[in-house]
Amino acid sequence: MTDEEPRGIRARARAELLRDVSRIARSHLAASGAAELSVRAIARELGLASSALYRYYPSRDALLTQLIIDTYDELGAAVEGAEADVDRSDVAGRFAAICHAVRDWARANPHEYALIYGSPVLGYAAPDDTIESALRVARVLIVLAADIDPSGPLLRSRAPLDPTLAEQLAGANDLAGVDADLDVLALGVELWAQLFGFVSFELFGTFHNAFDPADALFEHQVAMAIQAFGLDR
Amino acid sequence: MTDEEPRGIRARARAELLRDVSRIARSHLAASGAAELSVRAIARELGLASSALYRYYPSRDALLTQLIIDTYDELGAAVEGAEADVDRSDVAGRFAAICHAVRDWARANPHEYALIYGSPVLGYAAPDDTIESALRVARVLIVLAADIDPSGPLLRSRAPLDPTLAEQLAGANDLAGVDADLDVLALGVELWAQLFGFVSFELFGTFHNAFDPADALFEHQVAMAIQAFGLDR
DNA sequence: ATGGAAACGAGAGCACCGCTCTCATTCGTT
DNA sequence: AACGAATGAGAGCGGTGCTCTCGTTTCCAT
Repeated sequence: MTDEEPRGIRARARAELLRDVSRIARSHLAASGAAELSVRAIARELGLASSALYRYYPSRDALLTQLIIDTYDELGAAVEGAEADVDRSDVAGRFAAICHAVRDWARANPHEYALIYGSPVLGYAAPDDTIESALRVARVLIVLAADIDPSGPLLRSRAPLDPTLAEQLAGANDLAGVDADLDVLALGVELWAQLFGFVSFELFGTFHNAFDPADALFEHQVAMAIQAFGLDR
Repeated sequence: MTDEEPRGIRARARAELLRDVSRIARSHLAASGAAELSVRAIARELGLASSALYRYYPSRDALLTQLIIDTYDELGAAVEGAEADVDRSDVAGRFAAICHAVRDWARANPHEYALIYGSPVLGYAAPDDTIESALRVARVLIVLAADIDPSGPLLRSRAPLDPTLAEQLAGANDLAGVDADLDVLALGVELWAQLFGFVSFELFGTFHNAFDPADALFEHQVAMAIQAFGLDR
């Protein structure tokens, strides 16, 4: 399955160079943000002519796309790991762990966070290659939603779910191979948006001067979400 | 108060040119996004040398900052207008109007939305000049929070508010010159983040293929928020 | 009214960018 | 051994933000 040892010297060198480019690009990204990331600067640091890099990446956007995928995967791994460390029966704890993992990772990697959750830098519409990695966090949340008892004191809509929405939520279930209650799922999607809305506000400066240490507000928000799920008892 | 008629020919020309630059910049922004906005292109369209524009704006970032302020003001005006059209006693309707105004404006002006709520393109930390305009939407929400009855079936935290958070929320009250209940305010801030998290997810492609028409999900989210406020009866 | 100061626009130029093209070299395969 | 593919260097194109200089125009104060 794994092709750890490429056939020739050339293949090995190519793999190594791809890794080097990725590493340097990530360090530049972390240091200055996606807008400042320059193919020429990476080539300079590698001791190569800038044109040589175009043997490996067709364009700067393709390089950025690779970075986006790596970044989604890193956040996904962080969230999956944090959630897995919690006792399966502690559903509220698992949810809190996910929330804190997202926020902690984002605060530790602000430029990386901005790359994937800020305004799309590329043309528009994220390339399809990214969606699989982008779904990792969502998938963890959907699996968690399947473990929530829908008959509890859940904050649910009074009206029945809109059929279009129900269909879309069922698609989310399919995505994770579970069968979560659709009311739970709808609430979950909204709290998902809330989580990333909060982190974006905090990182992008919207909370500046108002909630400067936003820790207390975040704790409150997580507690309220757990309560909305009916998980607090 | 207003200096509609500047003293000399020069001042008038300057004011007009500033308006022209702003107009052209906005059209370029709407057409291609902030990253593609170029001082040289604006100068070209004005029939000026690019260096001439530096008599008016010290840098491209300063020009962008002006655009950001204008954009915050435009969104703020849209939200204020939509909210003002609703009967004062219909608090739920006012909240829904705010939510829809934000989403509708964002969908009509995606690049402008990305400019102010996407990753900060400039260095970091938004310039102080922008915060006043940025607060207009928040202020409408805070004023609305003051009209919500905290003794109703509000979704509130079981534990008393963290003192730091309470102080920050009191600061929000000061900002709008009202005295909203702090539990209402905390929930309001979180639903504020939820609103913009939703719109960002929708516009930036996170919902792609999952909630492609996100209308039903949005209606559901607004309904749930109204319910969390205890406004649904 | 007439200086001088300030504002202004044009143009050249610097250092950078993404990207393409050509050309020589090196490697892998037949 | 020979040929084709992969590779890297270098020059170059058109673009960017920004600076500096230089002549001109406007304004303001004497």
